[in-house]
Amino acid sequence: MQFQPITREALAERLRRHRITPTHQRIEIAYALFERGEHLSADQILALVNARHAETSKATVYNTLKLFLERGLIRELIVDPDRVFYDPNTAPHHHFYDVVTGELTDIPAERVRVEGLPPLPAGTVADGVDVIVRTRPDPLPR
Amino acid sequence: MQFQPITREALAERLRRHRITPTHQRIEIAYALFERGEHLSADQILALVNARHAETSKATVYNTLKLFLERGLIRELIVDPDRVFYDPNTAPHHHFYDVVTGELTDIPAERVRVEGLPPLPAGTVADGVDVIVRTRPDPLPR
DNA sequence: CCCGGGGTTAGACAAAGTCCAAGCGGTTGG
DNA sequence: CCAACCGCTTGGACTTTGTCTAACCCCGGG
Repeated sequence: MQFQPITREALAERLRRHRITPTHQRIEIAYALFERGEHLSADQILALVNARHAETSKATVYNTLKLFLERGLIRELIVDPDRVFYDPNTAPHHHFYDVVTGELTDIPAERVRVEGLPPLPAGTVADGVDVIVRTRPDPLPR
Repeated sequence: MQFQPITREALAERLRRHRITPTHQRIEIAYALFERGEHLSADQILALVNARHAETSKATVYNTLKLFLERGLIRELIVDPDRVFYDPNTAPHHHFYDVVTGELTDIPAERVRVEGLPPLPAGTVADGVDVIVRTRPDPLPR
């Protein structure tokens, strides 16, 4: 649902709106995430960013992702026991998670309703609701 | 909701029903999980089991948890980026997760309804639905 | 006896992520 | 022009969670 390619300039502006000074590396990292809109792990991002020629260190990738997270530019997905995925889509939505292949697919939140939840534990406030539908490849495909 | 203390004998029987030969270590690990019914990480289990005097190795704890998992005796909770929690409650239910303290609380599934989910991705079958309500401590208590 | 197999084990190892002290580069003020 | 500063980046050491491997122990048959 995204027609024109994302420019680095547009990304820089986006970072600024989130009170992040746009450096070269940060733009590359944002580019990796927003260009394709996929869920990526830190490792994958590191690989993508360094794929062409630009050099960015592991530390910077982790620092930057944490910063993006704090500033609400991306979301964190805890779904795989081995690594965290980062989600460039911050609109409320949920996920299918294939426990075998590890594949993640978005579920738009509009039509989804969660009902009958009990009151929150005392002394806590809500921070969000995640629905994860675990799936596995059909063992008897047609 | 659990009145008499769990005996090791009862646990041994339970393991057998799940096609697990009950060894000393396995019973101790099951005991740690089922006695208190809490969500525990592998590390915590290792510490609990070795707390008194019994010696059990890290490898055995991991082996055993994996075995319990395969045999459907416990469930795995992927909710904390740093470690996996194991849930002795295999009845369908959901969780509150305090993102600050890391505390996990059960939500019985009976009254919870999730509606409006789209069809599963092609070629996959459902494996379960997890609802995680993220909470944080109330910043302005009273 | 000897053998075989399931269970256990210590310790080496792997992978994700954190930490730290140093370096870099651009801005500001004298 | 220089110096001091400050935010950002960096390599590499380190930590933590979990896996792997090869040896070992114990027990039950033949």
